[in-house]
Amino acid sequence: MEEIKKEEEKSLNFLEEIVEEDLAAGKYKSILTRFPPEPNGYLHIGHSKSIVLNFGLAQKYGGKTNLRFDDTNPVTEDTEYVESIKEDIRWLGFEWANEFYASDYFEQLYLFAEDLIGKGLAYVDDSSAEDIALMKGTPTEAGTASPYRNRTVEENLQLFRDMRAGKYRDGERVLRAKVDMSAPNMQLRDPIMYRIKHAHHHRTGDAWCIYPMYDFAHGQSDSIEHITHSICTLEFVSHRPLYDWFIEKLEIYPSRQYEFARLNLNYTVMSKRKLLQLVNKGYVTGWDDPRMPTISGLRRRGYTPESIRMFADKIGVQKRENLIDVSLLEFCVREHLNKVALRRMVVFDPLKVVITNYEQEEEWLPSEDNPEDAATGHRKVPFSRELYIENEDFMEHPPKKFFRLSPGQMVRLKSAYVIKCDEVIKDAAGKITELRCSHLPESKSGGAQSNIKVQATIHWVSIPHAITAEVRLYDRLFRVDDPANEEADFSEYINPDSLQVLPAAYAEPALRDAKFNEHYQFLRKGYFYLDKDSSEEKLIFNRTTTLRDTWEKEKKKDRPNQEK
RNA sequence: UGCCCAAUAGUAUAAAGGUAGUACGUCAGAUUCUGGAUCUGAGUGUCUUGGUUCGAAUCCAGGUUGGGCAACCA
Repeated sequence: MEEIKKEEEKSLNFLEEIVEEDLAAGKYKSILTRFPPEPNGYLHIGHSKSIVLNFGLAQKYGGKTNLRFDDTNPVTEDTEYVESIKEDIRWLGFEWANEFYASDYFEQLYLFAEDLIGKGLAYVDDSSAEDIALMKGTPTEAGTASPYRNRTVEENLQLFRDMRAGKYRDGERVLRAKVDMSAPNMQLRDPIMYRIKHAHHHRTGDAWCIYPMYDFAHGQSDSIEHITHSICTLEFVSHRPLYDWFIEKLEIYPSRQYEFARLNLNYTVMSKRKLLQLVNKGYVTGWDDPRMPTISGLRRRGYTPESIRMFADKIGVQKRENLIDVSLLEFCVREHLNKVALRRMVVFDPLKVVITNYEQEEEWLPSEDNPEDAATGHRKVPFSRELYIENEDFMEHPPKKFFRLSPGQMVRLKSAYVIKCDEVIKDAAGKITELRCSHLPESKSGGAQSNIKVQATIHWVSIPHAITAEVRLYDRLFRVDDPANEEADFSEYINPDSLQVLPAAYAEPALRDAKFNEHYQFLRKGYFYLDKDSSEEKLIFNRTTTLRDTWEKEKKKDRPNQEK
């Protein structure tokens, strides 16, 4: 028993291992992580990996997580983003211990800087940005010292205070750390700590005209909060020696940085810059366009927090570059929605069926809301003499493996009767306009003799009772696997058919009461979610994802044969 | 002739010197009042060359490949 249990235990990822070792060694009483977004854009599915990691790690080991906005660059940041970020994190199901801002620490950071100046470890540089870049050297050549590198402590202090006092224009001077201009790691070649920006900050307003750089804000903020494990993405690996250098020289709480590989998903892009371009250039309708990989886009499309957390859990955490198949994300959302979505019938592309031997006016037949969940009940679906079925559910000349309706053949109408196709009506052009069918009264669902064997069950809608709804079908936003790594600009690879709008699908009347807290499965069609563009007069549904469709695959296999 | 990180099925992710496993995807079958779900089965993998060892995905060395680093961005 003990052994079996062990085998079932999920193995730890490398960060969990580090945390367990630290805890076992008594290095910390409890852990404190942080999620540090810059409020300059909306959160995307990649961030959810980091959110689940940071909050999940703390949850698992009885620690806490701070939310800290990394707002050190006033020109790109905005409170609009702060609000959306908070909403998205909460929606994903996490709550932070503290809400902090790097800008809360501006005064402390400033004092840290003066401390380093006093220790002779920072200096004010009057060089232009170009000159600084030039003197930085290249990866293979050492940098050269700035002519201002050896100013006295007093002079540096005065100059830095003058910078703060607003005596200089943007770009006129910077404060630099005095590390090592010939370090093989370029991050260590006297990195800039402060720059002058006479810009309005979303929180501190005009109180400051100098702002710390990431490297002189992030690690210090971690330290101030006593973050134990500061988890970031791989591109910061080369910053870690600097992260540690500042902490060591400042003699402050030693937070430690660990890096993992960011999430990449195929058939989409993940950088904020590229997502912003999609929005600004009108390729999508906004940050919450259901085709966007943003949290808000996925939410609008009908993804659930559970499905995204499951996804984050399944992809794991490692240090190698990855490109994850969207089919895994789709699997996760189907897995969850299958258990919670209410079943409804909607016909997208109607074909009229008349039940010639049906004499009643109407019947309201019970149909299960969710066969996966016994706790859910049934709703009543109206049946009448004239129905719509899906055009593709009928073929006049069916191939061998076609199980649905064709002349002389029978199918079951879900939760209703078995019908037989007796006659195909066509217009002058030869187009099929209507099917004449007869029903088997004794085959009524739930009846004593209802277990007649037919090859297929299809969905349908009663014409006199049907309501209409707009349906928006989404496909991948890009035609290629990895648009960011193609030769041409990523916008060249946008899928022109990523959105297909059906202005008027025919739905059973129960959908009139569709709500935002419910997810729906349109039988045999996919999972759908009410869109925010809906109004009293007009229902609009987004397709979250299709159902798995083995018939679609079968058709593709047959296609070459049919061409012969 | 720089520094750093990484490399296991198609995609991810385990195996901490001792039988290469899991998930998604793919394929086949069973079942089904959703061609869904469910169930069963199949196939595919340790970047390379040496070394250490009774034994290497794992340790060592060289190579190869991919990624990051030269923003007053984060």
